Amino acid sequence: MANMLNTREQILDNAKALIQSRGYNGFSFRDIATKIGIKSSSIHYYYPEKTDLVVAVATQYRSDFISLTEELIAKNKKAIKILTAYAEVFESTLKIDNKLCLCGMLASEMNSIEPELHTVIGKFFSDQHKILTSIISKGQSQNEISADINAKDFAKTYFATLEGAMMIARVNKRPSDIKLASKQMLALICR
Amino acid sequence: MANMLNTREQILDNAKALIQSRGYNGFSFRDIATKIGIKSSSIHYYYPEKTDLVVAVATQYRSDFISLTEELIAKNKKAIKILTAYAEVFESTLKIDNKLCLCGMLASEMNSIEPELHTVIGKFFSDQHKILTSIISKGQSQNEISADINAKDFAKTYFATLEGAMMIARVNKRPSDIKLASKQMLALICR
DNA sequence: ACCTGAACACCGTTCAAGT
DNA sequence: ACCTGAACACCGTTCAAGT
Repeated sequence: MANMLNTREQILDNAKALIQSRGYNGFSFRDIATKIGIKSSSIHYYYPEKTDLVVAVATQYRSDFISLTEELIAKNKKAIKILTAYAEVFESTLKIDNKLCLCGMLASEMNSIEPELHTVIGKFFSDQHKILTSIISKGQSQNEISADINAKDFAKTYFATLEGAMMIARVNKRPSDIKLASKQMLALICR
Repeated sequence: MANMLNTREQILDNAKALIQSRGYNGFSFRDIATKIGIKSSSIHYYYPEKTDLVVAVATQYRSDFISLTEELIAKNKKAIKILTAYAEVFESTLKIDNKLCLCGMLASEMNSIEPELHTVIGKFFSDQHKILTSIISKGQSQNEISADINAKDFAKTYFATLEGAMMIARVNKRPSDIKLASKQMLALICR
């Protein structure tokens, strides 16, 4: 049994993959339609406009990413371990699928997409910022991470580094540069 | 005298602005044509394909950025000052024009643009990596920056941070977050 | 409930035709 | 040397029409 997904799920899955690979303006309804064997006009039955489809994808991505971080936190005790595993998620995405972070991709295209989408992207960044801040704070209270740094500020910068490193590593065909960037950032704050 | 630019230069200027704002797949020949008062088919006389136009823009951007860094180095003595001014260039681009780094933008769209363009983008990143590495090395030899860090590695990470911070700061409408990211990175390596 | 084809204004690209 | 209009296959979107 190869495919238990209904049409709506197939549309979402293919859209997600295409956005992470090529971006909002880099894929067409035909790409998806051809892939799942319907006509491009049929997609409008599920999602009237392209924006609606991408909002649905980004919303799903947002909550999936929260679940993912919760798993990482549950699996690892030490903050540095969690953050390292977090960076490895980005690295795998690039290495295995040659894809970027969905919200990073959409953020780059901000000026050519609907405001409705900006909101979801902003919430994704805010989610991740909050989660990373709490991981780092915990690392500080456990004497793993230097008390000198500001957890909130560092979380923001660490995340920006991963997003930037991902984009550049793809051009340079060096997914492992993401790991290196993470290692270096973490080495600077270890005590 | 408002406009001394010839048609070719007007095409390049408008293309540059549009790419930094909306990306390769986010602008059309019509956008440019309308702006400068010609027909979109006329642009093909100067640049047969969209790729040719964008290669020309990116090549120009690459050399302009080298000149710009040379000026920063000439104007400032201390490495930290140079790096801070470097980050301010990114911040101004976002703050004043709401634009991203041209090559950062194109790097995000890598999977939907021609390999010919990948080359130029790769060279831009390589240029900047080399320049940043030498600035940091000089800072180390002048006892301004910790000798413990690897200049080459840190240069790569610092640049990735700026690119990522720029993209996220645009969504959050906080251009000054770029300065904060830079400050934080530099604070970590100061001695 | 779900899908389709035809129509529309918009894309990049080509090219014969104009000045 | 430089520009244009018309044509083409491709976009997103709408909608009347099918099952």
